[in-house]
Amino acid sequence: MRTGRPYIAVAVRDALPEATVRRLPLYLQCLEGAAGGTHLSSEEIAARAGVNAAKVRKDLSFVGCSGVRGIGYRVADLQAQIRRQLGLTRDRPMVIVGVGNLGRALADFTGFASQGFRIVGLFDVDPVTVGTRIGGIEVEPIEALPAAVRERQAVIGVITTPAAVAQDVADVLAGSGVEAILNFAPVVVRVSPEVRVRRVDLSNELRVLGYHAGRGRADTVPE
Amino acid sequence: MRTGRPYIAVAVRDALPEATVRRLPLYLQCLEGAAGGTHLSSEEIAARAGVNAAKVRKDLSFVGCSGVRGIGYRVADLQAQIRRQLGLTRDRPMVIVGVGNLGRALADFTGFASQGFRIVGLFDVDPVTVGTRIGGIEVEPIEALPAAVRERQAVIGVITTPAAVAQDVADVLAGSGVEAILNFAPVVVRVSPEVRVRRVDLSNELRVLGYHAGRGRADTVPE
DNA sequence: TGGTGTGAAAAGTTTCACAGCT
DNA sequence: AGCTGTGAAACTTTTCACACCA
Repeated sequence: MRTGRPYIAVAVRDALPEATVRRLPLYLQCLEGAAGGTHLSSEEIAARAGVNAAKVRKDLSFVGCSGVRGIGYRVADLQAQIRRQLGLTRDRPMVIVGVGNLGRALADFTGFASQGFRIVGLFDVDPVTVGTRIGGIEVEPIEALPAAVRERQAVIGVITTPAAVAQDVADVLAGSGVEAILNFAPVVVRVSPEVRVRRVDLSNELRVLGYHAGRGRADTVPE
Repeated sequence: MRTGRPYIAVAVRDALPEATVRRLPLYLQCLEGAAGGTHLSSEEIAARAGVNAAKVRKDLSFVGCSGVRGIGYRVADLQAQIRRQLGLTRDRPMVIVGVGNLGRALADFTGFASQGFRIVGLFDVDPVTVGTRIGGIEVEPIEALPAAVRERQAVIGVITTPAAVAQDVADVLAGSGVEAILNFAPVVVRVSPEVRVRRVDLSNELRVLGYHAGRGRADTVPE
């Protein structure tokens, strides 16, 4: 429970702790990959997810858990519950801006559709790319973006452009009414605060890893 | 300083807090993108990075800071200091396994070389892909992986394969002596504990974002 | 004056340990 | 007998506030 505060009675509908939200998709993945029985213990889920069992139990207690003492959690119920909490049962029209390799990787990824993330538009500036089809969707010119977001009611915009144009794209997305932006460009974009922005920087991940790897061997490097 | 403990005199060589390590690459990016003066205040850095200024100061104090009261931090010193702390001054041979769209996106990204991450091998199972060149590097068959890791002394392995084979690839990488693995496959891989593993799941990021978007935006906006 | 460096407080997260249900 | 659900403790991270210095 949140420390310091005296316990909040109606916790289930309350916002989930951020750390829990970040782990829920992971659990979902582990449950999907789990063949076999109808039930799994927190211990088993923890092993698959690579985390501590107490953490799993606490996280699941937040989502309005369906665990049975002595038995474990019913997989089907748990999946449904997590999906509902994450809002994966809703339809979320989404556009991807920037059809380079990364944009393609995302567009090709078919797992989204089943999670409610429906790609309703792919956009690029490159005339050669425009008109081609990726995963059955035709790439449109960037000029078509604002109208498309509005008409197709896109709620999520994904930026996979070079850093130089990411802010402009973010402005257009925000101005056209998306609720959230997933930004893969290596730059911080600023938009009005009612639009959620999440930044994922692949090269930063590598740098963080490099730091840890560094302290495994060859530690003493001249300053 | 780390709470609870009574202050450690020779702090600089000690490990940095994990949260700080995750932000350092971000600061570095913001500094690189910063034209203009030779000095920046914590307030200015914070604004660019989208975080709180006190956090910036504390983070920078961990890396052995070079701030001048009343003036700010000398950009050049700061960059050098962060680079050194993150180990970006070292050469880190790296292999990428799985040359799909995501693998290509990473291989094409030229920013790595300047940070010490030198791609020394690209590997794939697909005979059509093998032999092609990406960013000047020829794709090799997966069978060549173990010998290549050993001979070229790769310390980092990047997995951009489908989930089904990620564990096998991780086993080969770990067995061939890499220090760290960056795993983009949507599955948790288990290797011996001396090998660092970092998982990045693009679709999970989207799901987390979806949760926030769903609740019509809340109060906690990133400063 | 303006901005760092940092104790101390607050908030958030993880882990432990065990009562209690099935 | 086994496993959940959860208080409470330990730890980490963030934020505040202000002494102190160029």
